[in-house]
Amino acid sequence: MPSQPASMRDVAHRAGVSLSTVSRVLRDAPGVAPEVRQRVQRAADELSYVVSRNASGLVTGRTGRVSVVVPFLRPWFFGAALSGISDALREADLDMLVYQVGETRSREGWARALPLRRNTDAVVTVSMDLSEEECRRLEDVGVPMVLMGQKVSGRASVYIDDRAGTAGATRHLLNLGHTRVAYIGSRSEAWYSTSSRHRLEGYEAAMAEAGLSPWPVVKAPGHTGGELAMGELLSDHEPPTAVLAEFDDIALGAHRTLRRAGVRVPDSISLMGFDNHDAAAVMDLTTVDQAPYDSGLTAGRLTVDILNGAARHTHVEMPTQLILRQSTAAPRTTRGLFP
Amino acid sequence: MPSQPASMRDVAHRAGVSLSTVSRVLRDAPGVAPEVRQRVQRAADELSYVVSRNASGLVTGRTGRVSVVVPFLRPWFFGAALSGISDALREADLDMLVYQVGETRSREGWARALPLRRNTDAVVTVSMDLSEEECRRLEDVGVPMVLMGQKVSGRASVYIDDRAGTAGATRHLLNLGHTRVAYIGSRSEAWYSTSSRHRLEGYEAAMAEAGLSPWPVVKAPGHTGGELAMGELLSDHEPPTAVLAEFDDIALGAHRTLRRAGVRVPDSISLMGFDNHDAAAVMDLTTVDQAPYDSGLTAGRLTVDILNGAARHTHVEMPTQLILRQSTAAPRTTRGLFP
DNA sequence: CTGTTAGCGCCTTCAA
DNA sequence: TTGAAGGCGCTAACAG
Repeated sequence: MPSQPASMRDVAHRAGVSLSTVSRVLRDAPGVAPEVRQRVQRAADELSYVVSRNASGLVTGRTGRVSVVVPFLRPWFFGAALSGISDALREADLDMLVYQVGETRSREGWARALPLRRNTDAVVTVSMDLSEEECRRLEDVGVPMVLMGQKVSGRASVYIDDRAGTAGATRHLLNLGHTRVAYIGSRSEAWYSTSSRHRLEGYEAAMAEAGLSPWPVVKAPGHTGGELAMGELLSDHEPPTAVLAEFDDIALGAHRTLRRAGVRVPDSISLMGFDNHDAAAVMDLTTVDQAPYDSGLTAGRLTVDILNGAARHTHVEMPTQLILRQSTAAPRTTRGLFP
Repeated sequence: MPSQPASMRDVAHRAGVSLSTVSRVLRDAPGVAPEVRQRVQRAADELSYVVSRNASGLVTGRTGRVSVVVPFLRPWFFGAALSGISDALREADLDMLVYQVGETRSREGWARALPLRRNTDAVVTVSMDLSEEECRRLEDVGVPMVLMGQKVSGRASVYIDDRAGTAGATRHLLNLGHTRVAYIGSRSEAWYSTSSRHRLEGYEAAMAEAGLSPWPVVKAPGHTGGELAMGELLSDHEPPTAVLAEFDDIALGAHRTLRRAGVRVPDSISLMGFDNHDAAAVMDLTTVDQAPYDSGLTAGRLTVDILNGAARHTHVEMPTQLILRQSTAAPRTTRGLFP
């Protein structure tokens, strides 16, 4: 193995052709004799030669790289989304740069701090819940932009209908015969606020449609919020018979409180989440699947299409799917939490 | 906003200086009058100018990018690991490229298929369980390499002591007074095989040390394996009083079977996992924490040090930590699964 | 079908 | 302390 990686010149030398011929072969450009093509290919292989995207990008203006911007990397959702995006980009031979902006987001001008300009062909944001202002600033970097997990008119977006999702979930509980259906939502400083709002609205709409008054409890996000909220609900003078959580993590926290309190699910209380988190299956939690991998795949492919000039400002609404498990059932007719 | 992003020439023009001066300022190189430095800085800001890593890398030979190679992106573990790596690289102003090799791994020469050579300054592999052969091939790309989740002599590695982890976990169960302690392990085709083996060995060693014979059950990975294995254990003529699972996902599957069978945890059977998965907290599962975020951070910083010539071939063993929760307790003295 | 030429945007000599 | 010239590895026009 050479200490200095082979360059195109080395390949040209070894194959006995000129630089441009090598370039043509490696780019699958037409106009090279099959026999020569083979010879060059072999020379490149023997030298383990790989084109420097740095250098080619300098000429073509394309970097062969797409930047994905996420608020956080740890939550389950982002792993699945990235996985889909990665697969889509790989199909088009594009590399994926990942930026976790997390806390830095509050700082003014975070979008500028990222070395995006001239260093990336496109930007995909995942659940960034961007404001118009932020959108504009990101757009200033001058590369196409695809928003996943957010719908913004005039900008390519891949998203789910949160309202329809929670409305469907609520109707599922209503159809089972529940009338006292509570909702546990979350309020965080900056993230997911739009999605949070929409989910609550979907629940409220479905309740209103059934002529019932909504019963929302809003706590901090995460399972701790769920635990607290469920504690509050259990101490009501007439607890709900069904509870819908804004997302699975909250539902799982609520489930923990129920377990500790000795309240049986679904016998005494039906519990439902949203997201289809990995753990939801193990916990037999009824939930709404939103297939983040598929959304990622779609967002990635949309990005590729846009780069190829085949699409623009497309909006794609991804379907959600009710996953029925053991945590929801018809309400018992008798009163009280304990059978 | 200009349709063509500003180049160094534009900045030079606006500041009324030459290209090299701008370059010096932007690289914090010495030898520029403070007053000029300010003027250039301002001009750059006004034009939202960002240095093209493509172009600078062409000259310096450094790309400002580190590639992270993972088998999969979806499992919880990788999100946490990437998060740590990302934070560490960000500190050093390095970008993070992520490659999910997944299925393509079986294909010969997957390492070569990645456009690493000349396109990245270093490679970090996460839980890739690389063979010597694969290590060598990766090394051929000629950039430094850091292995996370794997210990290989002569190569920079960040890892945990899986053997010590499960040995400690087993001793915890033993110390509670259990003597019939089973182990649920997994066998998959390609991944994590070393870690799997070590975890089993740690369990076996602790059992041997206590003069007890090991009781391993090996199934497919994931919660399904746990469900099946626990079913098998429950149908033994004398079921175990404690079960250790190779990882939390398996433990959660086992827990599901127990719940369905009406066997109480920890009253009738103590259950323990490994990893400290998000869901483990909600499920009150006693487990072993391996802090993948910290490992990622360490691996990332090690990479930076190596790039700065400050480290080489370092081995870092990350600590594991027993997390006591409600799923383990002393065995009941009475016989039988149901109290 | 193949080779030659002129840059892409930047950094690094070197000279002023 | 500053500027001018050359070239990093590659592609895109051209010419042969």
